[in-house]
Amino acid sequence: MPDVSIKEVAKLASVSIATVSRCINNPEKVTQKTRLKVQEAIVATGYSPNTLAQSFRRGRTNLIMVVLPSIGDPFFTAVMHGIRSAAKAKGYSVLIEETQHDTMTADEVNAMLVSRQTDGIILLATMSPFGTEVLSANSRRRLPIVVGCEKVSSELADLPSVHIDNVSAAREATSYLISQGHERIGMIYGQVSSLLTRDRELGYRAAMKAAKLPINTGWVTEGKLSIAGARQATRELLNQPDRPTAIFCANDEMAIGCLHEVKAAGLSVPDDMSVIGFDDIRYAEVMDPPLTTISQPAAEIGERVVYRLCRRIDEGRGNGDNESEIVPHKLVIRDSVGEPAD
Amino acid sequence: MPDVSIKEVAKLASVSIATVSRCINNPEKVTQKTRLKVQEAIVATGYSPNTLAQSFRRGRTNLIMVVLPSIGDPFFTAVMHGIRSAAKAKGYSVLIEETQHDTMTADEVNAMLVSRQTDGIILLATMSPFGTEVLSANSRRRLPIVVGCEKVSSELADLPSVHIDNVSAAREATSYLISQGHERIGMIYGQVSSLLTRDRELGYRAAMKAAKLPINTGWVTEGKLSIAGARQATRELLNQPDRPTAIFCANDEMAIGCLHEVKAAGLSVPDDMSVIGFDDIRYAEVMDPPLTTISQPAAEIGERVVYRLCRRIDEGRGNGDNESEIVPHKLVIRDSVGEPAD
DNA sequence: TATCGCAGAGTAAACGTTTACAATAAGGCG
DNA sequence: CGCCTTATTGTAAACGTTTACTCTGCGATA
Repeated sequence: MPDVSIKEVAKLASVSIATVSRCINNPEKVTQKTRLKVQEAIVATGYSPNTLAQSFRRGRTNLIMVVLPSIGDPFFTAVMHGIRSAAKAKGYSVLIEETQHDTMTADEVNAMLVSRQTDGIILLATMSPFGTEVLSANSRRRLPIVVGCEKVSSELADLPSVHIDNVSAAREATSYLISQGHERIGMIYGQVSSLLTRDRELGYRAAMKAAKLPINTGWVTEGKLSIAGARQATRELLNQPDRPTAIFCANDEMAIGCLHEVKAAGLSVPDDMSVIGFDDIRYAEVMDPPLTTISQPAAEIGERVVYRLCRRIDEGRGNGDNESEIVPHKLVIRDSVGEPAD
Repeated sequence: MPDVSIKEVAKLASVSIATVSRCINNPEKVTQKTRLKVQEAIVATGYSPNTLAQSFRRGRTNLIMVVLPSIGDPFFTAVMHGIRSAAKAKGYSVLIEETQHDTMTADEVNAMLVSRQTDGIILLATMSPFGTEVLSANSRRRLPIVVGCEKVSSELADLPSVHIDNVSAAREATSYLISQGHERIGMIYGQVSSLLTRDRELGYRAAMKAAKLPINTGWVTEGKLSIAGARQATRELLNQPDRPTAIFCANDEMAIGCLHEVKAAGLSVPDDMSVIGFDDIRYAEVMDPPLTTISQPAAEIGERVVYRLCRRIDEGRGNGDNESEIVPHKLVIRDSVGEPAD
């Protein structure tokens, strides 16, 4: 019996469909006797509610969409685990959309958004320019949105967000290099457009400035958040006349590429070149040498973001609660940073 | 104007709602004149169809579910890219469910399945025991299912699938080790329950047998498809009295852990120990040493799986087309395999 | 015993589409 | 000019739920 609806159940139990519905959704509003009768009929018919009809009627899909640059980055995978488990606990499924790989344009996200296919949206590290487009399109019909992993820019600041203090963390990473004696420090950032990347670059520059260290042109290059991009960037860095003795990579994915390229150039890490990453993805500790990096509570970020979003959904996108929530980061010292050879 | 429905458009354009609907779905059935009028009304009102209502009415969600062990494994990420792009081309969104991390039990998948939340299911390397549970539950209401990355076992053989020849590929990897002079070869497999793992183990054993090489007890251990599991397994392998000179890992994720642990034990790769992986994930080539491995056309598998699934969905799960489709693999020789030290 | 209150069950409308069918308009042909 | 065919539009039902409202009947209270 492929398609059994509430009607068959009602007939079999000789009650009205309303009663069947109540048995399922508000069991306390129904006599024990009828409830049992209906239960029986349900198993007898093999009935299960048509979720499409439910969604339609209730006006919610129990689906949340998360938009992120790339699910391939183990850091985001880790965030996703937090998101998933929290979402599951709250009864939601999650739809993942990637911006990096052209899977979806802002227009398409907006289309989904406006056609009510999802109950809310999580934007992970996609605030610029993608996220802002989504936001402005969403200004009319205000679907709940929460931002994760980065701070939302001030003009659109009416969005809740959960993230570490990227500026401080980057400053800390850079300061650590300085404390080890490095003075010529390069950086590989992610993408010009990415807020997150900009914050990390800000922190790096702040630390250098505080230590009164110069930053040569050519020491700061774009790694495109990918291994390939970072390898290219590293090659350029290594070719600088007065090349750095240490490199700060804006994430571990790029640090892995950087590490490889430095070693491929015949240099030893950390003896000839120190490398520090960001995120503490699961590969960091099995690199050779194990990567010193900044660790983020990825799963926790994911969970918190979901809770924030659910709150918004439940209260019909209420008033306040637009603050950004800072979670703690941590410098994890392994073996990829040493003292400069000088 | 938050919630504008087809009715408002109809009123504004002074036509019936049926006409509006036709303008959207069957424009050719409508006069150019009215079509324009309606178009205008649509933009004027800012109307966009309520997808929930559409799904409900049409009985399809345009959502496909893919179930896989772990999205964190870069190999599956790569398959997912293929799936995504093909799905997008076909107008589907994809819902990802992971089995590994307890995100979802077979029962829950079945619940979604039976409640028609998705139009079809892709099972990636999850045929046992998870997948088989799903299958048997699905035997009544037969939702389209396609299997990817592994061969479906014979009893349930009425499922289309797309995969490489895992047995042959594993045989090839092992033979390559043998051709380099190795005789004592260990293996780290994934999980006892995984079909895919079993096939790769079969290939390994076949190659050893063909070369008349013995396999000591303790040379074949479980790496749980994770870095941590593989590290543990590697330690055990290294502690064997007559330990192997080469290790075949059933996937790259485990090979990375293995590599690390071998080096941590003070051994050189490939001088003291050769390591070969499987999948050719993007980290393989930046390992130290770069990993020799079997490459799979991950994205292509993903695409083909989607096309197969769409065919099934469109033809209302027609008769034939249950064959398994074999895509080619390739041995990628890098630097993690050498001749034994002996 | 009559009345009131209330719990439990039923009736029917509503959600926003799509679509079979009916109706109308238009156009061609005799 | 009238009739028949066809192209276009309108009408209304249907999809499977949920839920506001109505109704029934029972027990308690006066």
